[in-house]
Amino acid sequence: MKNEDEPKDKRLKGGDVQKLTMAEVAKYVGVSAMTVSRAFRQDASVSEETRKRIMEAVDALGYVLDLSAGSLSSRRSGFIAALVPSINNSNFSDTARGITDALEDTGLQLLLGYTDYSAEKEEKLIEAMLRRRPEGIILTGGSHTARARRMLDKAGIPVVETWEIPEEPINHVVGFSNGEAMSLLVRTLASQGYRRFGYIGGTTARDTRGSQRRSGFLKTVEELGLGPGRAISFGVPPITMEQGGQAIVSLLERWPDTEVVLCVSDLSAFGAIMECKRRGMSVPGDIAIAGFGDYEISSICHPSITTINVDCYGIGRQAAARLLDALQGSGEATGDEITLTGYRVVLRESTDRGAS
Amino acid sequence: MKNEDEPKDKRLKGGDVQKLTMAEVAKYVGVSAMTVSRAFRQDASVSEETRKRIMEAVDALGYVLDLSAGSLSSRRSGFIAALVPSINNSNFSDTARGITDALEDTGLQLLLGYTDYSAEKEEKLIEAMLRRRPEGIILTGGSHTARARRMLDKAGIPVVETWEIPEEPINHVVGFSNGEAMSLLVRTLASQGYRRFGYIGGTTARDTRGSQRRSGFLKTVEELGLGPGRAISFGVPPITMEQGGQAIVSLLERWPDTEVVLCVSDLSAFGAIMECKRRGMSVPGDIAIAGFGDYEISSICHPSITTINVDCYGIGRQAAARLLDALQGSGEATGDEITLTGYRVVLRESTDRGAS
DNA sequence: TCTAAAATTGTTATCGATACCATTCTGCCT
DNA sequence: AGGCAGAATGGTATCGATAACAATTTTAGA
Repeated sequence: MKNEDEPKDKRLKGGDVQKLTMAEVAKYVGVSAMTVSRAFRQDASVSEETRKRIMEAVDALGYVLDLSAGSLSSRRSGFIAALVPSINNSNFSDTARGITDALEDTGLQLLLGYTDYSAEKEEKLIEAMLRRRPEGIILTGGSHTARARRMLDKAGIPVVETWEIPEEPINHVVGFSNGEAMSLLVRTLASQGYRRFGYIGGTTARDTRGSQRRSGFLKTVEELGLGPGRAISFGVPPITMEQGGQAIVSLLERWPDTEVVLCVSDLSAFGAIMECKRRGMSVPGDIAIAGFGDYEISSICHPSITTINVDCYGIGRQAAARLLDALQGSGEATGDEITLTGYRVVLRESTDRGAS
Repeated sequence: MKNEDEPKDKRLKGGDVQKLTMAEVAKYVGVSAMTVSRAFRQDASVSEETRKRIMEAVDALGYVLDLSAGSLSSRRSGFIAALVPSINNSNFSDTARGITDALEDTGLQLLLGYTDYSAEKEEKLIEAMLRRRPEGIILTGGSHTARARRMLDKAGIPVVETWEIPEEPINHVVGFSNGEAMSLLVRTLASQGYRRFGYIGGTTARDTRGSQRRSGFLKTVEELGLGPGRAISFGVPPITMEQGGQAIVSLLERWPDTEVVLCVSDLSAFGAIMECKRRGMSVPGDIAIAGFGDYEISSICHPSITTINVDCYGIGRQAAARLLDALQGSGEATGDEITLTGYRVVLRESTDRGAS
């Protein structure tokens, strides 16, 4: 509405204006637009010879298909939406990568959004995504605002929740129990003789996976009769390496005789270990530390870090696969399903009782 | 074409089918569709009272705007495309985050793609993106296939190349000279007395930033009269922590008296340091090691790692800002510009001559 | 050789919102 | 009172491809 003096031909460089339409390609070749449209699809019945001529013309003219027009009439957007808490966290970027890979050659494109661990931001993003009419949507976690659930329900598209097992799944689930995984780690370390357990995590309000890990920890320590767990919260998720370092300091101030500290993620565990070393404490000699997530760093650093390996990439691949299933066999699909993904304890130097 | 028995009402849950259109909302409220459309936009002239009634109806009915229809008629897709080599690399995910943040509240949405450091994959992605008719596109690096350049040129949208200074920019550039940055690091360390320099990077064919860093290294070592640089290549980019460790082993086998090793990234530097420690070598006592990129890990780990800090997030923000400029002031824009982003040497323990 | 079936191509209507222009309605100034 | 600017709203054409169906050509079988 403003500053509209020049015609409509606003551009930057010298190339031809992007005004080519399918109809013009069709005229150039001497066929109908419909035939050009068909030539762009695999399954469509177009003679090889015609397709070849059309594709040559497309090349010569520099035509690029316009999917926004196509998706309107075909009622298929070609989008899959996925929301992750943070893309700077390699666990989630691995999941995003898994989704992308699974979508390759399906003609579906990934629309990625970051929620910053906030349900409100997730709600806004879900709406923004739905405006693009995605054919399916992948979410992280099972905690959503009421309006978000309503919108998803109305959208009538398959939904996959990942990375945890929601109490009330919307539709499909691909994930694992963060609480049980943490519990397994506690039990494993307890069986090695550790008794006085500490825990480091972020403030729990936003990060549901984090709070599940925390309560898995507390519950298990209790069950094993190892007194009340010594848990402290430090910083808003995602808790950084630096915060991990600060956290262990306050934990040890409060409970100096702690034997082993479990952290909500490898990143905070790494920060904690480095801080200990800086203060002249030996890990695992003076204190043992474990993480969660099996980030690359944990197998490389010294001491290497005991952790829970989670199949981040697989979660992405399988979530996308569930979505594709749902889109294809929409008829006979058994409906909502829970796909459990594996995890395993990886024991490394940072909790090695025999080490110095 | 296949398995199409049921009507058209295929869905999963009980909610209403997503068949609501703007016209139905309009009818419900008793206005025209056009008025509903206007109510969804900020600037449009609709009386507050009408807008309120419309929004209530939208809420009640659960209507979600359909942008794919809108973008067709308005000829504005609302998309910005961005291609990064890898999303698992925190440097690039920081850039992606910068773009996302800069786009907030502009009504523009980010379409993200991963090229895997491959120009061919980039070409395919560019085409896939252009099919969505983005209003602008952000690329990493200045190395593109001929066809990619042609497509971009034809598209008639602003293009921003980032993270380096291409010899022949397409349009806008937001980045820095990787060669000069590495050169600065070499000179800084040389001024501290280091003489025998080694270099670790990936094979150069694909990673243009990596090869610029490498040649910046070689050139500067030469200029300083410090003999031929000792550079080795190890693995395809992005080179991992583990490969960094393997690389330094072969480097030291070949040139045992190397005093300081610069790495193409902090990740490989970290891997190299850890491998040295495992082998009983002291860093920086026996050998000094530096990285590039100032990843979080480098300030936390022990020893902390000397590196080049790059404003990854700022690159994203500024790239998006350039794009927004170009989209708004399309008239008076001075056209192609190069925005230099800063970098600086961060000296840390891993190259500290005084340390043990 | 002829006919039915299959493959190929064309025609027209349509997807759902928005641009553009027309119309109606206020309120205010001379 | 007349007139007119500006706000609010409506009507219609259109964006560019594709679904659905029709028409045509080719192929294959008897």
